[in-house]
Amino acid sequence: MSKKGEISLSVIRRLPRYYRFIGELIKEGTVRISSGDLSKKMSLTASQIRQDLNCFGGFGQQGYGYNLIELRQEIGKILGVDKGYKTILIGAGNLGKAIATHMNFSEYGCSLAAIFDSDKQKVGKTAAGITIRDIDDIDEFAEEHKPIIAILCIPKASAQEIADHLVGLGIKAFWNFSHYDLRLDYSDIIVENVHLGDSIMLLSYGITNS
Amino acid sequence: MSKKGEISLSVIRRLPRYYRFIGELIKEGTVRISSGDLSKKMSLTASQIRQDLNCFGGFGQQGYGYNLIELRQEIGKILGVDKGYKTILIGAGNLGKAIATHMNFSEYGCSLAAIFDSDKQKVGKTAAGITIRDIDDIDEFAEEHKPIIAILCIPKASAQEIADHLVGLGIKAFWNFSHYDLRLDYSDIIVENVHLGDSIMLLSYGITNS
DNA sequence: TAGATTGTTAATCGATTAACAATC
DNA sequence: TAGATTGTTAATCGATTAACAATC
Repeated sequence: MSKKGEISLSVIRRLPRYYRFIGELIKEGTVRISSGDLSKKMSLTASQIRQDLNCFGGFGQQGYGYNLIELRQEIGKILGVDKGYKTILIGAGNLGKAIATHMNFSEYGCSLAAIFDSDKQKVGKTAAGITIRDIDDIDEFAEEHKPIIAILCIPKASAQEIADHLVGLGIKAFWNFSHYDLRLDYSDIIVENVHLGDSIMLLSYGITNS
Repeated sequence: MSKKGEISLSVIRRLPRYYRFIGELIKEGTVRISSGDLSKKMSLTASQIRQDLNCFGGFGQQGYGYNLIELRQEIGKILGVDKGYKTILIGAGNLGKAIATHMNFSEYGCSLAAIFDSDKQKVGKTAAGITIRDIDDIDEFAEEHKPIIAILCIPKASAQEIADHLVGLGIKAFWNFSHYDLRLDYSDIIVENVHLGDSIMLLSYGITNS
């Protein structure tokens, strides 16, 4: 399970997309698919699909293709979608609240356990049916509940400091929406920086240079 | 400006990040930087930085490095951050409202001109100081104001249909948050699919496989 | 069995890194 | 001028694609 560096990041980043497409095919009632047909649906090459899936084992069958239910289960297992990792959200501003309500965490291997904010005005109110807690109570909460994922919806200025503190409390992974490139020196911490600004700029680039 | 296929997508996708880091350095009062120093800040190689920037022209000076103000201006121009492309947002749910309020559009080359929703309950209310309009009025609006970017914060089911309609109205670029891989056959349309679910799953993958 | 399609190896392509001559 | 650092070419590395033997 943990032979390091074996599977390239490029492959890993494609897994959720496979998982999505396969899920949709199942919903449509499809039972099996060949790499060729899937490649057309996903705008990939059949070769790449076979290569990617074979990183994790031989999920297909010659002459038949891939059984979708089975394949979804396998990819789901690899992604850990059934783990329900305890997750906390820091920062109950517009974006934080939207993430809390909009995301169906259980689909993605997570479970939203608490929301924190430093603004005393917000503390006690709810978002996504969860009471917003005072950030000052986070140590106590962490000790009791041992969350391992933190979603950061906080300003750039405080991101690194809070992240460092959270690592001390046992957080193992960050989903970072702060306008800051979170870099943690602790080598075993997982960081996914989401830069929405970078993303929308690509549109303006595309229009400008076309 | 439009010699097609010249600059690789990998380079383009790094541009906003350069732009961000350079902006921060300027804020800190830094005047110039060498590719070597910038590479340390950004966790890249100096070689890559020089290669990337040289795709667009010689912005540096031997023996000196890069003038940050100048470099920021050049990259900004390439990204089109000063264009203020007229943008509409479709879907005033949690996420749509958060995007509207949270994003500083003018920083990213866009200007949020209108918000639409199909829910008559929402029509007339405001988000980010902008009145939510009835989606049925979109043709009229488009004819008058000619927006060219659309942000889709709508359910998967209606995404493709609405996108097709919007292309008919002159939309040239989509920032798509719907749980759907928008594929447009019109070759000159720009699409940036943002799959937050895919992103958070990478955390659960990382924890599971470490 | 014959046909289909995988798993896997080999070939190609592109992106990153290294090296260094040009030059400020 | 000497030192620093770019712009750019060449070398390396990794990822994608093609090909085909294995096999259901």
